[in-house]
Amino acid sequence: MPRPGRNTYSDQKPPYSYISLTAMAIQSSPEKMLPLSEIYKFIMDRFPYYRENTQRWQNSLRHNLSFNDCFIKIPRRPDQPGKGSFWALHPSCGDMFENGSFLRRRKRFKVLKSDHLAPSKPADAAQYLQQQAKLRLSALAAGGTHLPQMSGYSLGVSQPSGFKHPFAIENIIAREYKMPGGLAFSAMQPMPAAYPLPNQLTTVGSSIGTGWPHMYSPGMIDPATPISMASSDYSAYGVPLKPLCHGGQTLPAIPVPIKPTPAAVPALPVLPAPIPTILSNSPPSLSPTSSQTATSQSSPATPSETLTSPASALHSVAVH
DNA sequence: GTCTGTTTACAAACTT
DNA sequence: AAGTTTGTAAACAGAC
Repeated sequence: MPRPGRNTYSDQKPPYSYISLTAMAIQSSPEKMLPLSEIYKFIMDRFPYYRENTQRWQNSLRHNLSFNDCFIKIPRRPDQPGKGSFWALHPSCGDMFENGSFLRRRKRFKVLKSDHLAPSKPADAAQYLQQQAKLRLSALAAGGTHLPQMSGYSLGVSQPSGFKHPFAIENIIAREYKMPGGLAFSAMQPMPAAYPLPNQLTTVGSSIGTGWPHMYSPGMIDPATPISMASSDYSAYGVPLKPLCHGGQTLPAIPVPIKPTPAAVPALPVLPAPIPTILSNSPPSLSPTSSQTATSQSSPATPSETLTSPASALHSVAVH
């Protein structure tokens, strides 16, 4: 398949906000956290549009990272030398794009300060995230399975509870990969009207690349090359992987459940019923926003002040 | 010096 | 119309 180049859609500005793009990058990483430079790299690799004017958009992106509570900064460990910190998604920011628009969120993700249940130190959350990631990677290593960088991208990695970020890469890909011919559109979250749906533009065969006209996937997944993840039938949690993949249910996409089911979420998820990825996108009944209260934007709290632990995630809010 | 991160300010687009 | 979200620019400080 010819790759998109200049004079194609790929030079157009992608229909994603910087928040979306950043979230994609983070979600695509095995550890669900990336340094700033890797986020830059991800975006430039996938979206040719962002190979120009780097100073401008990178400044904007940094602004977003600092300004939005949905991104949390994770300090490097001593054995991870390098510049800057890692950036991760706040565990409960999954419903930011519940309206399906990747350009503009319906609600702004916000962390509540008045969380008496949660620890007060951001380092706790950072430690938790890293611990979870480490555990997951250890499990992968033990199983002799290499999780490719873009595994979540193409295989429909999901949360243990079945929830998937609406803007997660796996969902974006799933939209066109799972639904050739534009079937079951009603089950899909609406895309920005000005942009054609990828499955309206591409064939199934091209979907492994990305299918997105503005998105480029250099060496992402070679259609002729079996995905390394598929070489093992078992996920990090020891549950059969293939059946899960088939249904869009695979590994947890992030170290902690972003959207716990109404029932308590076990530490090691019980094998969920395979739910088609595109059908499991942020079901309203699971949205934590239903029990959340809104706060004023006029008094933004810095992530370092407010992020406490994944437990506090349940107390996060999306601000109108 | 460069990169990273924070903060402020403003305008445009969008939603309610 | 008012409020919110996003994008952009810019200044600044600290780390590498």
